[in-house]
Amino acid sequence: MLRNRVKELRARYGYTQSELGKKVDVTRQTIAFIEKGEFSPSITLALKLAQALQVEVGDLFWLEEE
Amino acid sequence: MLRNRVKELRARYGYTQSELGKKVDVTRQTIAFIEKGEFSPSITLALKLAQALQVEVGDLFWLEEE
DNA sequence: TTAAAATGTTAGGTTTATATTACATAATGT
DNA sequence: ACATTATGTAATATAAACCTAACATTTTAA
Repeated sequence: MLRNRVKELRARYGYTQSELGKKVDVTRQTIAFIEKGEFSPSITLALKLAQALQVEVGDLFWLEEE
Repeated sequence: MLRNRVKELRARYGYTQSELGKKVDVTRQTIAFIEKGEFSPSITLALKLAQALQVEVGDLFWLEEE
């Protein structure tokens, strides 16, 4: 199962979903879906998010058992 | 632009495209497409590939200018 | 306390990842 | 040389990512 820390890190930077979406070229709905864990974004988007949130991709998204 | 080292690392381990595909649950064609850089896989698949090739996901896929 | 901004969520549409099947060529082993 | 295995590549199909638009609710700020 795919897990992520997008919501937590976005909050840490005080970004809104719209702001973060703008930084990585997706809509705020896409950010919302990712935060809810509703789908697995492309590695391209994951890399952009990691860059925007200043963390390694592997620390932003990871696979868990179950 | 998205770049990756899948082909290089797969060769290092002596895996065929089919073998690697089996390890990460995709077909050999999907591996071939990724090696050719024809599309951006999901972060889930990217994480599985990184695990199979024993490298950090950020060292397997990265964004370059242009 | 009211307006604005942010978030939750849903529906329908487009694009892209991935599967399946297939055939051709290249490489490997006997 | 022949058979097998690996790779390149293409067509069509399906599933999933992502978009646009919309409306409701929650949070923030004046």
